[in-house]
Amino acid sequence: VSRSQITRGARITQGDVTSATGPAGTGRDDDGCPVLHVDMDAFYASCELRSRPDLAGLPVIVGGDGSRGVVTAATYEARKYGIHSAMPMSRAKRLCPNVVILPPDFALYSEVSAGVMAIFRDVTPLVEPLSLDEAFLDVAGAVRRLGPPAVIAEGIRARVHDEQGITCTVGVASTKFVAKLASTHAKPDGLLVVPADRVVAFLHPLPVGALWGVGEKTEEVLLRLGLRTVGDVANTPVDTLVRALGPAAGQHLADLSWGRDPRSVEVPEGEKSIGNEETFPRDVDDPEVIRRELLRLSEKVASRLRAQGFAGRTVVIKVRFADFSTITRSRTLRSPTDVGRDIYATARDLYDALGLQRARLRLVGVRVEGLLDADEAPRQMLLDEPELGWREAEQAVDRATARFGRGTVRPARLLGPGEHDGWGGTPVAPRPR
DNA sequence: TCTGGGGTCCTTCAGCTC
DNA sequence: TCTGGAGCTGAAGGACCC
Repeated sequence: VSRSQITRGARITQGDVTSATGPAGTGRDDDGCPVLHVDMDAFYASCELRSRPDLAGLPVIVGGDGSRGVVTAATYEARKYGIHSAMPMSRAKRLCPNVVILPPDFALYSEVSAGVMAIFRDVTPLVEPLSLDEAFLDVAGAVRRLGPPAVIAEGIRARVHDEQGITCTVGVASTKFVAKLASTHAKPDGLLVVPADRVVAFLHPLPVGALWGVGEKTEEVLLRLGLRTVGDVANTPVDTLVRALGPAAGQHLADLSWGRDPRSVEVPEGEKSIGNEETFPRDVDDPEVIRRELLRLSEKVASRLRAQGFAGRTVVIKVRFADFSTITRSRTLRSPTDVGRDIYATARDLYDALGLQRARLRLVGVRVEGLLDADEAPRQMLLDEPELGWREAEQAVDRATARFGRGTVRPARLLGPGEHDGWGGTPVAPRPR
């Protein structure tokens, strides 16, 4: 038993519901609780603090420091000032003028995440990642080998701490939904077991916003119906919920409010869409600038598709106006593509069809949906198509990028003012054959 | 106060075919 | 031949999550 297990084992009984009985796991209140929800504490900030121990104990936030940045992660010291994720950076700085701001380093977070997920997969193959910093685990098959779920959970917490240098919180329950609530309840650096026979007692006093799928809008609807707690929702006829929220959400909330969650932990099959979007530093009304941004995003999306071996059939553009209203437009292609030039042609057509004249935009995005394996994707062959086309040209760009870095080869339209080929010539776009 | 970026899922509606 | 309904698909938008 490592030191971290002993120190954190003391926290195992925190909360008024948990009954797991300590690091030795002698109690069996975790019977019938095979689902673990593991959530890293202030993940991005914790990753940064590994290499900046001098910042420990200080209010630290991670996020873009541009004029329109928002907080991506905040340490618990920063949260004491009222700072939370998704808050505009300007407001965070007003709340805590001394806050330390660090730019995000997603490569680092991905690396730490991979290490953490590897620990999970050591325990069970049934790991369902929700994001870089959290996952569900079904440990039913590991109990014989590793002990009861609460002991497994404590072991995971110890390993994450010892091997990755960050802390995490684990919720243990009979269903995914309750396990997730349990981890939220026990944060930070905690462990909470909600025994199967205490689920309703645990759930019903919580506010409706605790239910999965209840955000700002749904909460408003429920409050208008006079429903403030999960117990209120549970004691409302399903028909009423369905009328107010639609059949799927109404039934879903009714089930969750009684702790019914039939979803099992599932290893994800793969992504369903890949996209990129970008907020301009200042609103833009020049169609040429917007088309250039669509080109840049299309190239980026295509490069990601190829890197992951996907092609997609539906191209979606997203346009956000200066007043923050947002529209999307999409088109389904005859055959899937992973070629930036094709994605851009569709994105540009969709944008041009909007006929926006000089409307001020704050964001544009490009997304490709309907993904399938690029090798299995049917390709539309044209009679006059050359043997080697844009796909091969872009694959060559991928190879150059891998060797010399991002942006080494890119469409001439994306070159900045004053950039040229270094020999005094004009920029040259890839021109296969 | 002034709102990022990457996603998923659900609902509604229109158009098409049978 | 016309009409209405069912079922499917694509498009668009909204809500939600981290």
